[in-house]
Amino acid sequence: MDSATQILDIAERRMRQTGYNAVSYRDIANEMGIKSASLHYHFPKKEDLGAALTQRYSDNFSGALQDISSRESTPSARIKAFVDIYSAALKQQRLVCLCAVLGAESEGLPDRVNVEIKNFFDQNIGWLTQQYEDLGKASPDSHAKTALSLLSGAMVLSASSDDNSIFDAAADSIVQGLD
Amino acid sequence: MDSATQILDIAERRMRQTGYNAVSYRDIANEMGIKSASLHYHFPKKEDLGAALTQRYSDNFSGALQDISSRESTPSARIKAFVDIYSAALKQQRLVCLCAVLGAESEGLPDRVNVEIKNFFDQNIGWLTQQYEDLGKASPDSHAKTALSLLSGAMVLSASSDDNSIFDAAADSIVQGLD
DNA sequence: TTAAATCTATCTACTGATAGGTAAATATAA
DNA sequence: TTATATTTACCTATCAGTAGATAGATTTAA
Repeated sequence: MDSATQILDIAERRMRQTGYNAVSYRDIANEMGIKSASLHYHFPKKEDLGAALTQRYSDNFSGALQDISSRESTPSARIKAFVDIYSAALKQQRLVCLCAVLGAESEGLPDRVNVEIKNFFDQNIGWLTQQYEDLGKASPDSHAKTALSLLSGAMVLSASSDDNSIFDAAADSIVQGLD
Repeated sequence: MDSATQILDIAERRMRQTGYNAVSYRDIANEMGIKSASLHYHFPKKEDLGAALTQRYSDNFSGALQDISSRESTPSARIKAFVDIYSAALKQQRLVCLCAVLGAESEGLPDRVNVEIKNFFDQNIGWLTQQYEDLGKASPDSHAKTALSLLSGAMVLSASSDDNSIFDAAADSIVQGLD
């Protein structure tokens, strides 16, 4: 596999568990079996790694949203599929949304990383707003902001408390709200 | 003021902005105008500081919940007052809930800190559950978990996006749900 | 005078980062 | 095709800076 991709994969998993500052070039390099200096060939500064990572994450998510839109024909089915992305990450990989984790420490992150985090939230709120609008909800924007906040927060609480019932309650609340 | 208290105050503010790992003894000591070595007199290890901080935060919050319970007589008024605590922190101090921030990086934190974070969430879910039960809601526990997740997530998204409308949408959704 | 609090000085470990080198793959031009 | 040039992807070695932490001296306050 491409080294840059492998670096991003390892960095993503680790940052989704421990945040930005707890992940070091050495940790990543050790897991890859190479030297930390070699990482600087691919990502000269940690800021470059962080920006590439959040951008890739956002792009992948954007692709997933497009897939949902083409696969599911109703707004409720689409929102359910959206919830399922979060659910699968938490339950199958025990991973929290990258931007939810990094957003929590955003005042200590490089600006370029924060820009990508904000883009991620904007993109998802925009997509969800469209679904709630198609659903005929009043103030679809508020529904979208609430749904994304709820999923993000529930992931963090569930993961840190090691209690899936918190996430399940949140997911159910979103799905119930579609009636 | 008591030095230990001042250390905790500074550590709390900084950690609520940047997370656990981004805050150093030197940062805190510099802000106090003393040497970092002196901090170790009060909190020998960073783990001790982290545990004391999360415990104090949880205790303070517990006191605030008791205040609300004695001040407000109806469950709706109490839940509104609960939301107001979060709202005030975000809008008046631009600070996110300590445990929401630390919870996001929990896999990289000392166990003793994680225990306090979990206690905080449990305590708040317990209190909220009682309010939703008094309100006559079905599955009050799910309502409580959803409300706490929503407030925690909305704080993070609002703060990192520098957009209070995200938090406002979440807060409104909780208050609307009381009817 | 004693206890509490802070100091100086230092330590080890680790951080991101850089310089300079190397072997192998790839591209380019005679 | 062959010789040259360039690029890729790593390496070793090292750097300055910072992390948390400690020992022991000194100041401060009850």
